[in-house]
Amino acid sequence: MQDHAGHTHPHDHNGLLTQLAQAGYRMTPQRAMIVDAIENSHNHISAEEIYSSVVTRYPHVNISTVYRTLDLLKAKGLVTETDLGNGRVSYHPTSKGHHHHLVCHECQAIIDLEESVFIELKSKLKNQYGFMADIEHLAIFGHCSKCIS
Amino acid sequence: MQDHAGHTHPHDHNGLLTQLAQAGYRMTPQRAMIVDAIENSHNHISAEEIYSSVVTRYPHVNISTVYRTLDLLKAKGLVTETDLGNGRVSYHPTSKGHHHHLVCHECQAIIDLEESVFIELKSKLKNQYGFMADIEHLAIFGHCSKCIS
DNA sequence: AGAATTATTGCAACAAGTTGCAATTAATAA
DNA sequence: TTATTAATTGCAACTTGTTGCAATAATTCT
Ligand SMILES: [Mn+2]
Ligand SMILES: [Mn+2]
Ligand SMILES: [Zn+2]
Ligand SMILES: [Zn+2]
Repeated sequence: MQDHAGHTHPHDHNGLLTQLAQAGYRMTPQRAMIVDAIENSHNHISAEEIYSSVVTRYPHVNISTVYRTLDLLKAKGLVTETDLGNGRVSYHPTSKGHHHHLVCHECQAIIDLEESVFIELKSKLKNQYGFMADIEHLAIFGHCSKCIS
Repeated sequence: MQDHAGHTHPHDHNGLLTQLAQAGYRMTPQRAMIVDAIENSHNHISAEEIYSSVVTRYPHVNISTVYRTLDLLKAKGLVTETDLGNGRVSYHPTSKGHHHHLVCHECQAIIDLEESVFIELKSKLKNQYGFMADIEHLAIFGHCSKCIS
């Protein structure tokens, strides 16, 4: 589980499991598979989707373990959460970069936003209210250009 | 239930129930009491709190009626919803004016924000993405000035 | 390797909110 | 005033997510 002689493999970005282990948490097959599902998902992934992916290889797993692992990863800042308004909360590895989303109420389109869009708002809140806004992975709802016309 | 000769009483701001009735919805004792609880609340109010208030006078009422009435009032734009992160969604009559909130993750303080704070962001989203953001009663989480120092 | 320690898990019960459906009842017509 | 009709309600079952607790198992110690 540890790199030999301190060198890293190509494409080794220190996986979530390794980072948990380095932070003193135990390495369990459940966690390995949950983290694997998150890392191998190219889009947003929900707790149910993670569970579905894990349960095929490990039928004994319980969905509360998925939620608890997500809580842990969130607390360690290794994944970010966002509610895209579809009834299930979505997750991302933080390593995939900070960004946000616009969600169309009419056609359910999801538009990606650069983090920079909120810099102005954040500094306004800091200057006017002394408030450090914790805007990490936000979804803003409304109507997209297609649905307005 | 209807104003005589078109004149309105002093302090009559056309209550939520009247507005529902004018929109063709039926006037039921449940709705009257639910709407009453919302209008007589000086702060944010949750579905459970509305239910608690109604059930003392009308023990037969079911909480799903509260949720359905809230859905109706939301759809008609008569109340706005916001998730202040305390496990229960909060409601306001729209007539109390548009505003937003900053919520401190450390001390749970809730700071009120003028609507104008988001004008800049909204026009940016409209100009750059053609997106009409539907920001009505938003809660932004983070750390307040007291907790930062 | 085997025992001790304690983090982690599965389970079951719970909380907030939603939904299909049959019974009720407000509004309307007769 | 009574009958008609369709909106509304209560109820029960369900969904997503959370939590206390006893059993399990990863890690550490001997
Ligand atoms: Mn995202
Ligand atoms: Mn408010
Ligand atoms: Zn759209
Ligand atoms: Zn604070």
